[in-house]
Amino acid sequence: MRASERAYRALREEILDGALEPGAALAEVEQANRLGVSRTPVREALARLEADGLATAASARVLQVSALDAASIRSLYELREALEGQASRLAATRREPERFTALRERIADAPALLDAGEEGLRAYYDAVDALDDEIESAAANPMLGAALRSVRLHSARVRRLARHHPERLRAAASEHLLIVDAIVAGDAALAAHATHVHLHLSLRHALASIEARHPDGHRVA
Amino acid sequence: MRASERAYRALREEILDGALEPGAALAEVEQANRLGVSRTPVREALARLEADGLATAASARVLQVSALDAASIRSLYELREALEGQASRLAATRREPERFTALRERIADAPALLDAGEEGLRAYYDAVDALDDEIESAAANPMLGAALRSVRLHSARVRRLARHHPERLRAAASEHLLIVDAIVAGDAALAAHATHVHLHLSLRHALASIEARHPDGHRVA
DNA sequence: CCCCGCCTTTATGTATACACTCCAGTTCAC
DNA sequence: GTGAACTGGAGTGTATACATAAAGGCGGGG
Repeated sequence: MRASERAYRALREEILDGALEPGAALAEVEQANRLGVSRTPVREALARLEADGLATAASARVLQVSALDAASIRSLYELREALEGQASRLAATRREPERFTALRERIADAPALLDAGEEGLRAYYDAVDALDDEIESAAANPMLGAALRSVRLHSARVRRLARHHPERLRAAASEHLLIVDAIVAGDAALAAHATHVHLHLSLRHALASIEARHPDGHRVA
Repeated sequence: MRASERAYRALREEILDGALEPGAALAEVEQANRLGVSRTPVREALARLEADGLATAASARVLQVSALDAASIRSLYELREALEGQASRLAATRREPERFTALRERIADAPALLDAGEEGLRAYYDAVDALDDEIESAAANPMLGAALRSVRLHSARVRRLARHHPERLRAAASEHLLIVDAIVAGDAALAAHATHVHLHLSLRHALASIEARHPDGHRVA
């Protein structure tokens, strides 16, 4: 694999994991030494991270890991509502219910996975992610797909802040099931509204989580 | 200004103008010679264009100017509906009507500009673009703003294909006026729906334009 | 006559050297 | 003592050289 690709994935993973905390400096030479490549591929990786919104130029010459505070999470969810709502709506419009039959069962069985420890949790998220992928694919819109993938990076980052709440995840599974059923039924309006409902509840949970972790809402930046 | 920034803007302008036609190859050395810089800044510029969706990797080692056919225009408008609809909705929700008072008059007067030749046409589009900027700013959502700016690049590209139809532009001004009024009135649903209507009519016109120009719908790729 | 394989060529991917700018620390003048 | 200017350093921005791999052409064989 290309060195720039490896550097990009390594840095991205560390940002999503929180190993590189919000506000951490991303200097070319430092990262090049740490990753064992030259500045050139690191430079390319940093440019991609900035385009993704995972890194932000604090000044003309210093790049930082982007903040992840309540305000940016709200912004993210407003954007997700627009994009994922449209994706669900389009997926319903395409009338290809057979794409979702296997996936529906997988989502229906997902709550049981929450009693299967760490591995089950991973399987739960795999099922949810598979649904996202299928909706994106069914929407059959490359530009929307690109926007969704970008947004999913940030969602993954929020997910790792708010993870591990079985009660919420059980409810989320029901919400996802309703979305799938609306798509299968070809009910575009319901698909969009169910997505809205899911995101609303998910946002509420995410904000409560970070509030619990950082009582002062401005400390996470 | 940095050489990479100049290279990016020059190439972007040529793609939007159509000087670089869809499918044209974007080779690093060729563009570096043409623009009078080394490969390094050109490389960075090409990476940004690819991230923007204005360039597409045809194979592992050849980058081309992205296609601009009926299918990609439809995709663009589905994405625009999601993003601009949400932006209008949020702008209405924020309840800052005073931001739009001057702009409303400007849009109301825009149709008269269509009788003022080339310069008037530019002024017309400046007014429309100013409205887009103000809605984006009023929506107060950095992530949505970034997505909107990306989409606006592609919209500009389509605009130059379908330009110069005074009748359509007069109608578009009325549609924009309705959007502004809905935002000023704080009517989020109407703002979103008026945006939907505007995009629907705009898409119909764009598709008719390229159909007239390329009777075979697949020739523009 | 066609197809497979090798070779050449040409492009990209990476490393490195150099130039330049911005920031900080220090020193001097007021 | 404070402020401003100068100087040093660290980091980015660009150019270039080298490594590498994919694509196309040519030749030989079937």
